[in-house]
Amino acid sequence: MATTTVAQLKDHVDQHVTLQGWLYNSRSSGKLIFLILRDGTGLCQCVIEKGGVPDDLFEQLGRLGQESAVTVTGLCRSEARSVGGYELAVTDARIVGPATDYPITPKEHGIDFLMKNRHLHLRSQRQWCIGKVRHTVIDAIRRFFNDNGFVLVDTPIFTTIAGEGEQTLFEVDYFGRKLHLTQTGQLYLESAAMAYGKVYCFGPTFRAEKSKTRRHLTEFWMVEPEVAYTDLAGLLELGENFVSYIVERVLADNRPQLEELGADIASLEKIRPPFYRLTYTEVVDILTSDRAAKFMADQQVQFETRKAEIEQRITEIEAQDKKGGLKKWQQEKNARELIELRGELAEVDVKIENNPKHAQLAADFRWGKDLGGSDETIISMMHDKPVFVTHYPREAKAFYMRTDRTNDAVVENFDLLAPAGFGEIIGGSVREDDYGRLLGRVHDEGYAPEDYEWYLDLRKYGSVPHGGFGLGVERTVAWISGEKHIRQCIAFPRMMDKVYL
RNA sequence: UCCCCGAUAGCUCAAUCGGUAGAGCGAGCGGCUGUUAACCGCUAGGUCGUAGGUUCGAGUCCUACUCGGGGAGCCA
Repeated sequence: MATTTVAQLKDHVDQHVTLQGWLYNSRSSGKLIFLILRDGTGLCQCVIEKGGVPDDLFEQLGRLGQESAVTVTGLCRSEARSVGGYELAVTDARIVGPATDYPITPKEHGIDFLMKNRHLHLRSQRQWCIGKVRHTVIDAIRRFFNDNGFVLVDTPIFTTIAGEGEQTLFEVDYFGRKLHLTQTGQLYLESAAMAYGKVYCFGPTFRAEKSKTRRHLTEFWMVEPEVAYTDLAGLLELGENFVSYIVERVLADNRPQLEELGADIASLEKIRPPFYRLTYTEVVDILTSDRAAKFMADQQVQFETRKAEIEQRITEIEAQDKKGGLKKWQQEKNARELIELRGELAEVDVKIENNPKHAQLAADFRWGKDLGGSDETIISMMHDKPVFVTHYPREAKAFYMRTDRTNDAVVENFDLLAPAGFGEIIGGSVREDDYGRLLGRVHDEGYAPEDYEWYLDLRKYGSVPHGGFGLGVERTVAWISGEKHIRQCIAFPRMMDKVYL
């Protein structure tokens, strides 16, 4: 008997096959049992008719607990009513590892409960889909660089120097010496770029920032390309081609998962070069403009309208329930809708509360400050494609960024803002290639030049214009899959004050 | 570090003005030959986060604490 996977069933129609998996859900109807089997490649409905298998097996399968490990043998047939389009008419089954009282039921659960059960939650459909998307994103990242002449260079995780800002690093005791966990491979990568021309590093990175938001993890995966002989325009082009390629690959490889996740496929299909290009100064003008004020006010009206709609619907349902005479399934449906509505109401309330604050922050924005998360969200919401923001004030940015030779006040850097409010997924810059200017910046920041001796060396021995950027994997996955929180986009997330497993 | 919200059954949530703690799911038992988070009937399941306070009476009001969620700053 051929053992196969759910994903390969399409090649085994009208054949007897064996599937090895776990019980995702089951329904029974007297003389008929439906088992939804999950095998890591997909879901398949397995039908057991009374008489089709020995009576004692029928009995056992009928009371099999959720997530029991089971192998099932039967005739594979095409079946439109079945999830995935195929089903198995079962002739035999073996219970490999029975399970009872599986904690994650096929109903709603709170995030805390799911995080405490992360080791099991990975089996759930939504997590599974996100994991598949993540896999493709990472594969596309490697493929893109490998196919475009980049050489992989693995940079150290224990590091001696800080890329940007020293207080946000995790300190580790390294045989009595203080080192940090890396927050970027960039400085190392610059030296490698002078050896290979085009390089990239890809690995976990660590930030000790005390950020408790849906966009932050303390440990996340970042890919960083670094290119010799390039300029800002070249980097922007690389960035938009790179991001477009990732999206294209996910659309090609994971359409069913995107659909299951409720991702905005239509807007993903629009992700093609060129992306929007705005300078920081233009962004400041937009933020402080009447247009932005109106945009925020319009948004607030939309939120208020939605709130009113939700409240009205809640009132309707409550009145219905009070009136009575409802069938049990109707009551249950109402209860479910109420829970959903109340959840959405809470979310809208937060938006309504935050909107004026964010509008105020934007309106009061003064040239020279770094853009805040809410400012980026506003800009990103005002555009239907990713937006590059370039030329930030020098004072607000890291010492290694190249000063714009036509305007001393700004540097040749860029952020890429994903659409629909997902915010920054790329940060990058052209690096300062002039020895004197770089040394000056090291002094300005109060850093010890001897700590940066090797980095300065790169400007002594054949310095060339060069630059690169970092792309956050979890943020990219969250944006593409339409998942609100990036903690769902890595198997075992590390957050500021919470490590579950 | 600061601001906002929350904690009630294993899970998700109700409980009107401060007046006897409820529903669905899950679990157990029974029924049903095409179910789609199946459906129908029955059963079990509670120290209302912790400690104080106000009150004839507190899940509900007040204070502190603990834990969780969201946001600001910072950032991928």
